[in-house]
Amino acid sequence: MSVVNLINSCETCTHRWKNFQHLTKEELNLVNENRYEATFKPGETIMKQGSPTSNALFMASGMAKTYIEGLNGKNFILSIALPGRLIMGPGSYVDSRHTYSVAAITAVQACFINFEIFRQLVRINGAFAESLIEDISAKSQLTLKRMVSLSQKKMHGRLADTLLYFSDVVFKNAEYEMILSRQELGEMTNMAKECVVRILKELEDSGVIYSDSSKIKILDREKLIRISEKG
Amino acid sequence: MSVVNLINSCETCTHRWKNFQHLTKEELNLVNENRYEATFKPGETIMKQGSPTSNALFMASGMAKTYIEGLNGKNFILSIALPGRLIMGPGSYVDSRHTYSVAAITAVQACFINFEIFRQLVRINGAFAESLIEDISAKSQLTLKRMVSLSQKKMHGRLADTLLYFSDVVFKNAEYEMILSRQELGEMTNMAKECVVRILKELEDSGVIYSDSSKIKILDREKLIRISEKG
DNA sequence: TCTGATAATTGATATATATCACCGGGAAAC
DNA sequence: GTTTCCCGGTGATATATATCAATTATCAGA
Repeated sequence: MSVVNLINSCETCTHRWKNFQHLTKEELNLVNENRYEATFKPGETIMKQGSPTSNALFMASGMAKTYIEGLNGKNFILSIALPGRLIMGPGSYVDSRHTYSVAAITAVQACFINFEIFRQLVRINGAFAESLIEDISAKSQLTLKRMVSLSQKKMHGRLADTLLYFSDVVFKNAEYEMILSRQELGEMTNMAKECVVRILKELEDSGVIYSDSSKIKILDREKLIRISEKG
Repeated sequence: MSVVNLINSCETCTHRWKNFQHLTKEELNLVNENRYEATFKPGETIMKQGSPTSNALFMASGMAKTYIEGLNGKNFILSIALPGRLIMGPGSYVDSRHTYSVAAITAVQACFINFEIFRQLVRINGAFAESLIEDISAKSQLTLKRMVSLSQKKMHGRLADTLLYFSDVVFKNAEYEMILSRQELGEMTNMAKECVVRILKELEDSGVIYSDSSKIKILDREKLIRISEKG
């Protein structure tokens, strides 16, 4: 992890969190003066579950995984953290501890903003507060849907969901590099890694996807969606 | 459902949501003038998943279940709604649709507050906004933990969790009336109702609980906690 | 270029959990 | 008062999924 401010100011930053649009020039300045940047190499831990939440995290570039360290050291991957997004678990407003860990997958450039400043802005700027509530609510709604999907869908449906997530949300492309290992794909879909391998193969055999261990290409999107919905 | 205002005013209401303490007298008055009460009989639907979120709901008395209607008409019970709590899904701030349904289990007295008024108060009162964020965050954190538990624990652990939830959160007592049917317990723990029956019996045979179909008594709390943690 | 170490893959097997079929009882509906 | 339907309960069986064991690929150093 190296710490040098490469970004000149929040005002001109192209990766800025869109909710900052609700801040006044002075408020944005306050943010700018209370932030620091850091870069991380693949594999490095950016935030550690259980540690104090002294900062809100924003991704400027790269990709990371957010995950909960669960029972018997078994991880549960929540999402892929992407540039422009606020990465802040609910713990910030509950017990001042990170609810989940974040680890870099690719090289990551991140921006940490002092949480007390952030909290203060929420208190004094109603529109900003509302936009934060919208952001939190959207994540919360996704989590609820995910919980139901994980509970009610079988492996094929769960894996299809995740393949579509990468295509629609992460890469916005039908073809992409699978940046997670089979093990990690399992931690995201609640499957054993062997099952991930087998079902990927099934999907390839039936012509729904093309898969070359590190590359995924969705060939029959309609069918994949049907698999996802059927459970 | 019958609609008559029995509660005189928010100011003196004993079941008032604790976050309303952050409102000024005038703001609380605004709430009071934009609410209506309703009572529900057991089984009646209080909020329907997918319908527009024109109101925030508060329970004044009674108990209800909040649940998501998932795949193939299979329900997933999220929680037991209790007096004094805000019942508002993330959908209010995302797509203006209820994310989950709510149905009365016992007789329920509920208070509906105009959502536009609620939203306005969030915008103009920073402390109130912050307390709402804390409330939402606490629920969100519970959901994340629940998702991991459901994914990583086996049936015994999941059922133990739910029995402890009723004891610690809902009734605050080691002995209680099980207000959910076996079927519903299954919808809460992601188990088939037959498995709920079998494992309850196992727990009774091993002296951890006493169970008389409608009554539950936790006899060996330590052991139940161990079962919950072991998975 | 070798060489551990880690990841992907495969087949065989074990286990957890769901489903099916059925019974009896009680409460609600007609 | 009968009928219907849902709930609790039980045993047998089917199925999804995890685990185990072993083999091959991949890749970053030495």
